[in-house]
This record gives sequence, C-alpha cells and structure tokens, in this order.
Amino acid sequence: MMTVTGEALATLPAGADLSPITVIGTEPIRQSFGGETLTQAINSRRAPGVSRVVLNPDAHVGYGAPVGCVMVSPTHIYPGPVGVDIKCSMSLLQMDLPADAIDALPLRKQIIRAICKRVPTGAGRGQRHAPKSRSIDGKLGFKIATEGASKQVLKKLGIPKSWADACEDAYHTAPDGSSDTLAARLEWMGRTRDKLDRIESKYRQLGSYGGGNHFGEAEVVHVLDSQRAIAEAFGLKDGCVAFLSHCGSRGFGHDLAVAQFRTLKTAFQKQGLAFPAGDPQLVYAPVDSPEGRDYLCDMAMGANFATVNHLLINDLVLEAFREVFPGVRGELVYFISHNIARQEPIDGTVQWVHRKGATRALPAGHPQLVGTRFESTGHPILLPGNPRDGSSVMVAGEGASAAAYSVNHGAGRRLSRTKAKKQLVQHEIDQGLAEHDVVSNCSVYPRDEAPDAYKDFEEVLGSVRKAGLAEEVARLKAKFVIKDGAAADD
DNA sequence: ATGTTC
Repeated sequence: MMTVTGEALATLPAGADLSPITVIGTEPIRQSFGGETLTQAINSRRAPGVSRVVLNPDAHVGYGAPVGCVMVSPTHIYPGPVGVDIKCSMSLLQMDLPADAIDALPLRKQIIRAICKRVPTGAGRGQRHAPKSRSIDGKLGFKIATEGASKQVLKKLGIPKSWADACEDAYHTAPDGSSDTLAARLEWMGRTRDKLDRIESKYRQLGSYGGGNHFGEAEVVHVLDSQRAIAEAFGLKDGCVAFLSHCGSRGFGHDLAVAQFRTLKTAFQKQGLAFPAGDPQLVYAPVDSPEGRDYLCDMAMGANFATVNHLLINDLVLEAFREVFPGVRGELVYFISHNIARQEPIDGTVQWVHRKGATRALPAGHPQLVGTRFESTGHPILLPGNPRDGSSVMVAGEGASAAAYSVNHGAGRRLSRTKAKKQLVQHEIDQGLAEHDVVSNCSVYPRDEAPDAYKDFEEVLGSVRKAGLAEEVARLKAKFVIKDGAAADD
C-alpha cells in the first residue's frame, strides 16, 4: 500500500481527501514496520485537525501514535503523541579531555563511580545525599517547573548560564506567554497536603536518569573530515571525550501526562465525543479550549523540569569528571528534545508540531534559528544509536522540510522488550560490548536494552542521508555507559 | 517512560 518515491522515501495513503503520510526509510527499514505501527500512523493522520504525519525510520508501536513519528496540526493538541515522558531529550557535553586519558579500565570504573554517586539511575530514584548547593526544596522545585532554565534557576543550581544558549528551548511558558499562569496552575494542583507532597517528592528526582532506555555515555568524538568547519561551529573536539545523555522529565512529567490522559478521556466520555479511530490514546483538545490550554500548561511544566534535569545532570557529570581529572573543562554542545509539541512554521503557517520520538531538524537560515549561534549552520542533531556501533551528530539540510523539519530520534526498537529478553543471550551481549571496549555500571547489562534489540544503526542513518534530510557531522563511539541495571563492582 | 502491567 506504500508508494515508493525515492531510495529512502515513500508515501502511505490515509484517506482519499487527505495528503498521504510521508515515510522515511530505505527498503529494509520500510519492511521493518509492523502492521500495528502503520495502523497507528494512519489513525493519527485521520485524527481531527491533523494536517500532516511523517513516519521515521525508527518507528515502532507507541501510545496512540507510533514512536518515531511527527504529527502536525494548526488547531489541535494531542497529549498521547507527546507522550508520557514529556520532553524526553538528548544532550551532549564536550570536554577538553583527550580520548586516551580514559583508556585505562580502572580509571573508567572510577569515573563511573563518581558519576553514579551524583546522578542516580532507576525508577523512583532521586537525590538522596545531594550537597546543600544542589539540593532542591519545594520552593526551588516550584521555580524550576514554572521558569525552566531561567538565569535565577541556573545561578541557584550553579549551572553555567551560557548553557541556556545551547538549548533548543531553555524554558517554556503557558500559551499566554506567562510563567505566572503556570505558577497559578501548579499552586492549584498542590492545593491539598497530599497532592503537594506528591509533587514535591518528584523534585528530588532532578539530576537523575531514571530507567528504561535512558542512559549516560562517555564518547570519543570522531569528526568526519568533510565536516570540520561545522563540527568546529558546534564546539565538537575531534578525538576528545564527550558525554551523551538521554533522559526526560522523570516522575514529574509522567504524573502530569497521565493525569491529562485521564482528564481528557473522561471529558470525551462525558460529552459523548468519539475517540479518533476508537483509540482513547488519541484524545485531543483544540489549542484554544480550556482543556487545550491546561494541557499546554502541564506540558510546559514537564518540559521545564526535563530541561533543568538535563542541565543539572550535565553539570554533575562534569563535576564527576573533575574529581578524577581536576581542571577539565566542559561545554554543552546542544540539548534537544524528541517528545514535545512546538509551534513552528510548516507549509507556510504556524502549526503545532508533535514530535513523538522525533528530533527537530532546522537547516541553516531557518527563521527559528535567526539570532542563535546556529543560524548559519543549522543546529546539532543528537542521534543515539547504540553503545556498540556508536551514535551520531548530524546537521539538517534544506531537504528536511519534506519531513516537517524532523528526523528520527534514534535507532528504534527492532525487538519488543519481551522478545529481546527471550531471544538475546546475555554472555553474547556482554562479549559484544567488551569486544568494542565498552564498559558499564551494570553487572548485568539489560537484555532488552542490548544493541541488537534496536534496528541496524547504519541502515537508519543511511535512510536519513538518502532521504536528503540531514548529514552526519561526527560519530560518537562509547567508552562507558551508565544505565539502570544491577550495580557493578562492590 | 512510570515506585513500572488499567
């Protein structure tokens, strides 16, 4: 049913009166899409107010819409397609440390311990022994949720203020542009002791990774010869250590998202409104309705939390490296989300671009980059692959407009977690990582997070390049991984 | 993703 229009481009019809879904992926990638993934893409395209859907090479089944898709609407907001981990993001910290400085295994173990001491992993885990300067009380947590990475918040947390300039968005406000509106809503949410306690307990998770596919990874930067100028503009240092992080808004964003799913589902049922394709996971609200505005407030607060979480993690990681290498310097290359809805000019009008496991990809000269440090290059795209085969820093070209200025957010799952646990053999995973000189904090590396649980990264990267969306600037090769798993070396 | 599978 797909029509192939290029080596890595196809279209998928969704209805006679609708523009078809844009599909990005080479033949093998297109073959990898399951039926349920395509059904979810079609359901999303046919949902009210949706003007465009793009399916990316990393697509697999998600909540309502596939993970690995872009859903565009001028009028409607879809909480399911933003997802449960509001503003799940990637960040990259470049250090001035030559790669061979972390060759020695005991040294790597030492850095891993220094990081894990400061940045916890695992569901429900947050800061327990944070120094006073880094501890987050209810008052500061409130400020973080409503202001994001404001100058005051960064100063209070001791995070370099220049890092705000390396963020896709350093802060998010209510639809009326005000952080006071967010404050009023958060106060209302915490109106009873019980609810306030629950909210405040999540603030302690700031500066932590969580579980699942979240990770921190020390990388060696390999700049492509043909991309030296752009790499320099990005602040990448060839042959040096960088640190890649994947994390989001933790329990705080989760609670906001889940509460919204429930509220909107109930509202639909009360009004006798039909769910798109009968799927309650595709509940929506017009952006100018009270429900839409409430959702956008909650999304903004989750996003603010995720932003500060990432910046704090990066500063704690840098502190950990300095414990082992005093004086080492680090600069944030970029911080970019893959689970968020943003207002952007698409097809000539400002629309809400829902990126559900998709990364914004603005080329040089895009109106939203004017006045930023990436105006003349396009911004860095951070694409995690896997710790065995590497990750990538890319930059968008003009062709990205064909995909609503988006690319995939990673390799995408090849095996479900259940299948991965059943099919993949533990000692082969461990051996594979060891052969590539990758160590981790896990004594038992999670099988459902193994490199082979994900799609072939080269094929995914090839799809992006062949579709003309973006080019690789640098490859990142892992030296060690921090993930939620059984703790190492006791 | 989430103190984890309404």
